[in-house]
Order: sequence, then structure tokens, then C-alpha cells
Amino acid sequence: MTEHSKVIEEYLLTLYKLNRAGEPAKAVTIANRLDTSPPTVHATILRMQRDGLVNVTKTKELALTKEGQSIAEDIAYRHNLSEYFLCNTLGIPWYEVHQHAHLLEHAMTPIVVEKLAEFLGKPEFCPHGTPMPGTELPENTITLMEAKPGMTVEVAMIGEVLEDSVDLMKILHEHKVMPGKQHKVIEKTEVMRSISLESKEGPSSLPFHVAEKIFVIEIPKDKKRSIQP
Amino acid sequence: MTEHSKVIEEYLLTLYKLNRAGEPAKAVTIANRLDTSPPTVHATILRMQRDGLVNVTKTKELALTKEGQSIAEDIAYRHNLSEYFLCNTLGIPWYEVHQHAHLLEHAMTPIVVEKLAEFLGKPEFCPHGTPMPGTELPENTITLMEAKPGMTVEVAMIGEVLEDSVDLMKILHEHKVMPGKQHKVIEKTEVMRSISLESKEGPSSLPFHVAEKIFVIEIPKDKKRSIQP
DNA sequence: CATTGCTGTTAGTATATGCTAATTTCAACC
DNA sequence: GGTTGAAATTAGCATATACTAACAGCAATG
Repeated sequence: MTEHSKVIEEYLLTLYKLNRAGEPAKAVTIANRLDTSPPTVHATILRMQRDGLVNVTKTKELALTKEGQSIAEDIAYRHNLSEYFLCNTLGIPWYEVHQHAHLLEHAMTPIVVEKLAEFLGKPEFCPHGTPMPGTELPENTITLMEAKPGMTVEVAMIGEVLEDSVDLMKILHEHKVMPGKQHKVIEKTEVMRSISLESKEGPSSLPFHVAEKIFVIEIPKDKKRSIQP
Repeated sequence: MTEHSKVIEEYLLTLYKLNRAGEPAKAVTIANRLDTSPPTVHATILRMQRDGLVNVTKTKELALTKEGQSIAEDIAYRHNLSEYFLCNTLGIPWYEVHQHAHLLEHAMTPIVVEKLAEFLGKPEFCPHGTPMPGTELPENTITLMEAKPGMTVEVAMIGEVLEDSVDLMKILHEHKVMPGKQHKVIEKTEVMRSISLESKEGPSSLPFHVAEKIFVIEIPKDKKRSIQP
């Protein structure tokens, strides 16, 4: 568990998130996500291989080593814990915390992590609904894309890819498409490539590529809005 | 107010602290404080000059520019605020917070600083008694070296130079030589080059070089221990 | 089967940060 | 006034992180 630079920590976290999202972990993907040139990514991955953090398969897939995985989980935890703190303790809007946590996650000593977790009551999900490493979303979680018209669903998690766009996040917030809120799926129109929803706050419409990254749980009819005032 | 690297922020903070302690700000001093070789310090200072953060006088003194000063104050504020948070909110011992804050101070966005300050109630002193930039110690503050035998003093601030040694800090803690605590000055022995104190917690003895860095306020006889249970 | 196009890789640079060894500068002291 | 010693500086080098331009490899597609 040596010390690693901010850059290396970013790469590890990116690989971790790609894994969790079930997306292939390739060098190009990192280049896109981190807005870095392919040669730079290439060189950095060579160093990470040298340092035993990743392995590169014959098909050029990047696989975290035991150590890489372990460090990545640590960073993800620090990130999610920071977000929880910023949102619930400091009152920064949930759709803005990501960017701030992005810096903090690299600046927390193990003691700070431990004490902060205690202070916050060992939360298991960040404000976007992302489970801490070691925790999982409920079995019956589906993406909003998979939800059928007529269903009432409760938002469980806003996919991490979406967090990078504050503008989009803000729109989701305005329509109350956020963890814990319930929405009824009205229709999915192929032509518009969008899904329309209806909630207490009014109607909204989300493009398919966004709906794919929003995870929800179906709410049986008789339990609708059980936790909504 | 461009973005500056962690390294540059460290240099700025070091210069700021040297200024406040009234010590001459030379390149060697930075080299010692930051445990960096003189050539490295030299090169870094050239970059800082180039970027308008410091000026070098004919006598090789390093002087912060307006901008350098402003950024340095900002960093000092983030540092002190972090320490206050770690100590008062998370319950990390006051003599250990410095090292953790050392990382956090470079990872706080303006919004986080603002919200954290509000949450903490805009504190004016860090756990070591260091005033936030803009705040000053009371006029009648003296160093423990200047206190006369027989005086009862209340510790106001543990000089920042001492914070780097956790071992020393821990000893100060064990003897309750910490902000807010009162001690009676028993004697100053030149031979031992140390000062002996006496408090409710018992006697203690501090070497001159440490006593020079501890700032205290004389407590008039009739007010002794007014705030101590 | 050959072309197209994405992905990966090499080559060549640049900057910030770090080091050691050697040299210069300058003030203080004999 | 000359010597000495600390401080500054130069030279030479190394590593991590970045870039562009150019090229290689390989799969999918016409």
C-alpha cells in the first residue's frame, strides 16, 4: 500500500468505476473519461503495470491487480464519504458535491477517513445513491430504460457517468429525479428516444442515454409513495 | 488567482508563516522547513518569481507579492479551518491534527471553505491557538521565555514550528501546555536552559528553545483560573 | 480481399519537481 | 585585507506527467 500520486489514484478510480458499470476497461476509455491524450494514458499505464497496479490482457483489457483493486476501493470510499459529508453536513446541493469530493478524496489520511465515517454514522450510500465498496444495490434494481410504462419506480442511484455534467445533474434535481423519489413511467417513445415520467412535482422527460444510467426499483402499487409526504 | 500546485502552495504558506513569526525569509530556511535541497528550492523560487508570487530583494530576502500574500492567507485559512474541524468535529487530538490538515488544505474548493466555516461557526483560532489570517493574538501576548518567575500565565498559542514534531506536541499535551490552560512560572535556569512550570496537573519543564515558541498571556492574581473548573 | 477506421504505440518535446556535485558570492571575522 | 563559511547558484541528471505527429495493428465492412 505505497503512496500513489493523484494521477494514479484517478486512473485506479476510473478503472474501478468502469468495472462496476460493466463497461470494458480500455486505454481509450480512460483517455476519454479523464480527457487525456492516448499516449499519456499509455505511458501512465506502463508505470502502473511496473508498479503492480494493473495487468493488461491479450485483448488490451486493463485489469486491476489485487493491490490496485484494494486501493481503488479505498479511493471510492473516500470519494463517497466526502460527498455524503459535503451534502448532509455542510449542505452543499447533492448535484454539486461530486466536483468538490473529487479533490478531497486524494487528501484524506486513514485516520481522517475513520473518524469522518464514525461522525457520519457509517453511511452506506453517497448522495447519488452509489453504494460504498462492499455494499450493493438491492437485487431488484433495474435501469430506467428497463422500466415498463405504467410502473411506479423509486430512484436508487444516479450513474456516476452522469455526475460529470453539473448541468445535467441540475436538471435532474429540478425534476426531482434523485435517490428516494418516486416517478411513474408514462411512455417510452422510440422516435424521440426519450422516456416521459410523472411525479408529484410534475412531468419530465429523459433521453434514453440518460435513462440507461439511472437505476430504479419498482414500487408495488399498494406501497406507492410510502415514504413520500 | 490562478491554480497553483501543492508544492507552490507549500512554499507560499512557509513564507507566510516565516513572516508572521518575524523570521527572515530566505531560501535556505525554506529548504530546511520543507526538507528539500537548496537547488530545488532555487529553481522553484525562480518559477514563483516568474509567476509573480514572490520578489527577491538585493539581500536575497523573499517577499510575497500582493497576490502571493493573498493566496498564502487563503491557504493558512484552509489549514486552520481544517485543523479546527478535525479537532472539534471529528475528535482527533489537537496535537495530531496538523499532519492531516496538511493534506486537506490543498484540496478545498472555495465553496467547501465557505460552507465549512459556516458549519463551524467561523472560528478565529485553530486548536493550537493560531489566529486565522485577519485575526490577531491579544496585545499583551508574550512568549513563555519572556514570562517572569512567579507569573501565572495562560497559554494562547503553540508556535507553528513546534507542530511539526508530533512527539513534542504529545509531551506538551501530557503536561497540559495547551491553549486555554494556566501555568505558574516557577523558575528559569540558565544552566539547564529550561523553564519549570507548575499547573493543576503537576509540574513540567520546558527547554528554552521550546519556551520561545509558546505564546502566553499573564493572568492577574485575582483572576487566576477563572475559566478553569 | 482490400479498404477504412479505431486503438495502440513510438518518437520527439515540454514542464514541474526532485537530486548530487561543484562553483560562486559575500559578509563576517581574524 | 585576506580567509572562511554559509548561502546561492550552476551543471548535469532523473522521473512523472503532459502534448502532437506519425505510424502500426487489427477488426469490421463493403
